[in-house]
Amino acid sequence: MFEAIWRVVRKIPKGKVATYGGVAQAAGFPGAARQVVWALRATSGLPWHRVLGAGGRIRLPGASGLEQRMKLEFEGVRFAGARVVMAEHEFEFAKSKKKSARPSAKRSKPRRVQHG
DNA sequence: ACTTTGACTTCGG
DNA sequence: TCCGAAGCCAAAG
Repeated sequence: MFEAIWRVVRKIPKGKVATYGGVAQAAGFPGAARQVVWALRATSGLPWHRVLGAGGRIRLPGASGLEQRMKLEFEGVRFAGARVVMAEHEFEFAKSKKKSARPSAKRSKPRRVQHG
């Protein structure tokens, strides 16, 4: 799985960003955004700063978050308030013909059971 | 097999 | 924007 994550994260060009969920999907693990985190934490040498949360929000706490933002701004990424301008910087992963790491059709289950 | 760990995601309020 | 709750996944112990 690491390998898939590296491959995906490493191909994010400078000045572009992606979401955890996006990386997960591009890596072949749709819905496994958390595993992207787990992978990023466990690895080094990746452009981790180009990975954001949904809506272009920085989910890193503390100094790491500030560092991430600085790096992105340094690369030319613009921010709208506390979020990245996804409309301009959201990186679209190329469609790969490689086999998925997991069997699909597992995402059709009904979810979102609201508590309200 | 089970529990814990996570920088997630999405909804309503 | 912030919060709580539930859902989701995969690895490590």
